[in-house]
Amino acid sequence: MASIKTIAKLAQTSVASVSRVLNNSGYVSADLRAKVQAAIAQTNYQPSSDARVLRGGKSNLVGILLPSIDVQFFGILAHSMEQALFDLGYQSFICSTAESAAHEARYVAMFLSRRVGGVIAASAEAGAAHFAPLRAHGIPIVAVDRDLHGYASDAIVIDHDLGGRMMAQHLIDLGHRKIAVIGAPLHSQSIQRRLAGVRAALAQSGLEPASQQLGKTHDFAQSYDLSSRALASQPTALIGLTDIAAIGAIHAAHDLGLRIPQDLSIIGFDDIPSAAFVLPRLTTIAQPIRHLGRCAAHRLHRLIAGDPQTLAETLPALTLIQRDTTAPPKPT
Amino acid sequence: MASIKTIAKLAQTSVASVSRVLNNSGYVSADLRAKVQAAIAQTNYQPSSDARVLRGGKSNLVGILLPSIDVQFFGILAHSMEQALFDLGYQSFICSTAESAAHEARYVAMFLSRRVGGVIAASAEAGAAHFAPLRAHGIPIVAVDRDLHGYASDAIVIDHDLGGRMMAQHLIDLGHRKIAVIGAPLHSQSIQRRLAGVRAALAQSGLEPASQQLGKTHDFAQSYDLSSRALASQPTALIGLTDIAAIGAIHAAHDLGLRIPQDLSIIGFDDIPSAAFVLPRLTTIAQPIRHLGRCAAHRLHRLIAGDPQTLAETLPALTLIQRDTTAPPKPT
DNA sequence: ATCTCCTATGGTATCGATTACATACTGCTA
DNA sequence: TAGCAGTATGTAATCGATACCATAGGAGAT
Repeated sequence: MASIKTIAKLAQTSVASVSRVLNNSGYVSADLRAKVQAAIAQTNYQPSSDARVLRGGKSNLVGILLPSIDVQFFGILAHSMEQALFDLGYQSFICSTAESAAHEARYVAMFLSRRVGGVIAASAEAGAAHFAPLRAHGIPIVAVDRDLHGYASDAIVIDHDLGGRMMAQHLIDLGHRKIAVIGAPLHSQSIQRRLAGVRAALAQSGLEPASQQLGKTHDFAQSYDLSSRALASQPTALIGLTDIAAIGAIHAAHDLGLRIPQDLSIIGFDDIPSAAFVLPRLTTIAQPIRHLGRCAAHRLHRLIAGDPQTLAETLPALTLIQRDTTAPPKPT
Repeated sequence: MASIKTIAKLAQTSVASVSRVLNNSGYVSADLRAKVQAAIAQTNYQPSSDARVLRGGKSNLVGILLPSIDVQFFGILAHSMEQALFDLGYQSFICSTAESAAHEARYVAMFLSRRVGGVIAASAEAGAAHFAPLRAHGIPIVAVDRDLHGYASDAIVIDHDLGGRMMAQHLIDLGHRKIAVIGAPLHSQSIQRRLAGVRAALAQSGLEPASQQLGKTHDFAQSYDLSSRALASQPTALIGLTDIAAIGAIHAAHDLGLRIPQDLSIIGFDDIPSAAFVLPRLTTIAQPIRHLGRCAAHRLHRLIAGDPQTLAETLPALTLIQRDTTAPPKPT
């Protein structure tokens, strides 16, 4: 691999001059500059960022930690963060922890050894203790979708409680009284908050969930099972704490011969693309995923730049996307 | 940030001894080792990989280039590659080119400057010329989902032609004669191959597509439009060259009052999760996405290790996933 | 003619880690 | 007791790039 010395030799000059050309610093004659550039072009030379970082330059590297990018929600989140960070001049290290604490720890060690300038941790569920070393080194951490209890310099979290309230309220407004709730994963902070919101709104109208089924793993099969169980209580409406949960419910209801929304209303949360793919199209609360990602990226950028006044960018609001799975209950 | 010198000072020894402890090389007394380890633990020290790489160690870094990870297909692909690579001891740089040649070029330059050990390029559509510098430096490149015309050391590509044949054949076997085809993006190599396969199988039965609609952008809205146009020819079956295309078709057909599969059969390709989410559940040809990713990772690992005999791991076969959107045509 | 300033270029210390080499002490054998 | 092997530790060169400092020629001012 060509190094700055190779170029210096080729252009018959010193490494110092090559460096000057590279960084447009100091004095370089047009003549020399041309020769150096020719040598660079000829060898496809690219200065080693390892050497640069070592020398004391900024690494403009940031670590992105999330459970897995094969899930739409996180795929979209990661993508929006990566793009925003790229535009800000950073390079992102996207890492899937696969919900494993061991992976998470290994990745944090890697971030340290790669001297990242900052970290965005999305919805890390395994104890936040792994982040202590980062914190100790003064590396800024932005938490997304879930707070990190003091380890994060900042947290970009939507109001899950409000989200829960909105779901319940929509159904209540339509006239529903027998409302079931399902969701997963139950150990997730966001899910718990959303659930709390749902129950609060229900309570405000003097209601309780007709059935409440929470599962450990967040996937279609599990959601289907939870729904089947919830539907035994014969609710007129069902709240899926995530879109996946709601989609599972649609299938379960369908297989039970229920018509949606005539016999059963269903509402979800997130507004992932699949929500618009199912038939009937899912009514849901849209979470501004991409905006969330951009927000986190910019926040981290500020923190890295050392800008202290964390002037909170306003998070865009949650919005109800009314599609085809909710309607007033049948008159009895 | 603590460096090896910091540790040496803390443990009252020399950097050489610290390095010996770090790498378990040479002689170190139990006593010294303990002191050094204490110092390391106390400071949360992590050796700088920049310095290590600079000194001549392996970077065990690989670049992963793909169009975007917010699309399920690529999200899953990226995830499986990252996990496999992680297990093999590599760290992955996942980069979304957003289909932009400029981005792609910038990322390739970055790979060079970060001294990656290898690159996996998934379905890069913009001219392969950007890869020349990598090639020139002897950095192995594995292409996934699309060949790279001589730039890649190896290509992991499924038999799209066969896939196309399988879709068409399934419908022909059911008795369909009026078959329409839709898909996007038309400039994609894989799509072209699949289409060729479809037409070949059709031709073998003396048929031609009842309608063929290809679009530029691959999304739901466009697929819906293409389908509406294709359905004007009143086919009894429709082939979506991707699942997204097929899902768009389901909606278009539904909005036209057609029942699926009674009035219209629909088949897709890929078997992304959403395919099982739609109602009716989509019949499709499953592409072994995760296996593809693992395959690419292992192949790259071999190439990096310098193993010349590219003993082709057999790619798992495509399989027809028969669900609820295909059936024999109505007797006329 | 001498001094100063600007331009142009090269030499070299430095960053953090590894490693070859040098040094030094212990204990054992011949 | 000289000598050698084995153990333990330190010194310094090196990787690639940057930046400070030194050197030196030429232009303009006094």
